[in-house]
Amino acid sequence: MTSLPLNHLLNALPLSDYERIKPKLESVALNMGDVLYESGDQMRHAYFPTTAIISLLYILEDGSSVEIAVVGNEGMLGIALFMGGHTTPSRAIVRCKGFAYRLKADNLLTEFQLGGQTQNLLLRYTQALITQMTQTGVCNRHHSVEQQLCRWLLLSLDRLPGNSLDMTQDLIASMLGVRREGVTEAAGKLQREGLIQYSRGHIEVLDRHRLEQNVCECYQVVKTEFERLLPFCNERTH
Amino acid sequence: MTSLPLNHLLNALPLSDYERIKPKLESVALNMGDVLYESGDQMRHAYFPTTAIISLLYILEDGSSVEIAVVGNEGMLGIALFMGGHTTPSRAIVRCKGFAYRLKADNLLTEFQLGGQTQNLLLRYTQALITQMTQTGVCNRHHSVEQQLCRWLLLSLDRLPGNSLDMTQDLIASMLGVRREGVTEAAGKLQREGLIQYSRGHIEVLDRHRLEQNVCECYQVVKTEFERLLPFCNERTH
DNA sequence: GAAGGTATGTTCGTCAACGCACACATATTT
DNA sequence: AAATATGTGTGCGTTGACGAACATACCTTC
Repeated sequence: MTSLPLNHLLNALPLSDYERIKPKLESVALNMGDVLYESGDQMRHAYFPTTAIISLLYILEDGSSVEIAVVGNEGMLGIALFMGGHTTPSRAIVRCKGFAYRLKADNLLTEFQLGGQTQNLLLRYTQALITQMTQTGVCNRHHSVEQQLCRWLLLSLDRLPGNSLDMTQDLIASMLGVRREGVTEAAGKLQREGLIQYSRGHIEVLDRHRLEQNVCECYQVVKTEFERLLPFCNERTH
Repeated sequence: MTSLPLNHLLNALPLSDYERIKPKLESVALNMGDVLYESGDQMRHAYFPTTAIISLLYILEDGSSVEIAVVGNEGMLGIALFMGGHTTPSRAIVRCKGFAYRLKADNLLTEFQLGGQTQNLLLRYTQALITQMTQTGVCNRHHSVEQQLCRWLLLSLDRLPGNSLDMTQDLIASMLGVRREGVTEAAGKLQREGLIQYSRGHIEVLDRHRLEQNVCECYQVVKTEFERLLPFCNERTH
């Protein structure tokens, strides 16, 4: 039983559906900073990350940005395809390089419109994503930069194989929608307390357990909701 | 061509689908403060407001709250029914008394699973709602209480027949997730400038145009997305 | 018209996050 | 080795929102 390289959603598809989709999946390498969708763009593919992590960002008129959701091997990119909008007012950008499977828009749509378990799975994932989005919004209003950083780190870690990730404080700041100095301060505190180790764009999480004690409720709410809605997505079925 | 009393989503259904659903719709009077769903509750009905307005609130562990979306005659309550989760981690509460049609959960589900235009419509509405939710989150982080109040007033006005609404500053504060004093201050400023008139829980919007000039981009993003995804929802079809 | 409840207005000290400026450290290039 | 670029740490003064306390206005009820 291999653990990570596959995508949990693909994994959870009924075998018959998966076999039908499989030949249409195309493996693609995604590099840091690649833009998969621009705000308002017609989407041509859906992406199912395996090792890559993608951020959904909203870009404000003044140029600043906020991350509204993270997508890794637990999910997919391009829900607007089957939701009917074909686009969303957000940008999808690769924040951790790696691989993903992609599927042409009409292939995804065809599969979705068959109804059945696959449709059901995609919709349940969408609901989980909604929870992540709203909870991020709640967190924005009510929690400190430090708590948000903890949430961000944990959400990232859950979608990565190891205990480290590559990301400058500046980039994290632009995702949390806060100042770079704010992240420096918060990260410095976590570092002094021995939870993480930071060095020029490389973060090592030393004590995940204490990170979880530091985080606000938002992390757990999202995680619980993912587990409730997608309970089979941690098991390897094929 | 009557204008408001109906629900825009029901209105936009294909006639044949509407005729089938019609006998199953039950008109209900909703009063200020009624809780339609509690966080985590299994939903028994979907609601299609006509004159009522419902807030989706997330309640934090410390008891404070934030509005994550508004639902009026442009939409429906209970998307989790067809999304597959049957519940969400939020509370639905009536914030403006009025009427709504409601439909038993399994009736909605049956209709949804027929696929076709009705399913399509419900999904497009869901995507519009997602945009509202994420944009509210963005607004939380980046915009002032005054701007958020403007957004809130305009979103409410769009869902009401006249130019006034009944709501104390205290309640508005709990929805925006800010202090009551913050709302007093912002509302006071808008009042001095002649945009609104406030008196003990009754707000009269005097100059909607200038309110729109005062609001942040978030309002327009949501509105545009609703119009894009649900273009027929302002026309009376049956 | 007195009493009590409720909605709004105002003040004041505190604080987290902001914007800006700059120091310092580590890579990379020349 | 020097020069440059990039990432991180620090120290300001400023500000918008906070929490708490209190004042005022209005409405209801007796």
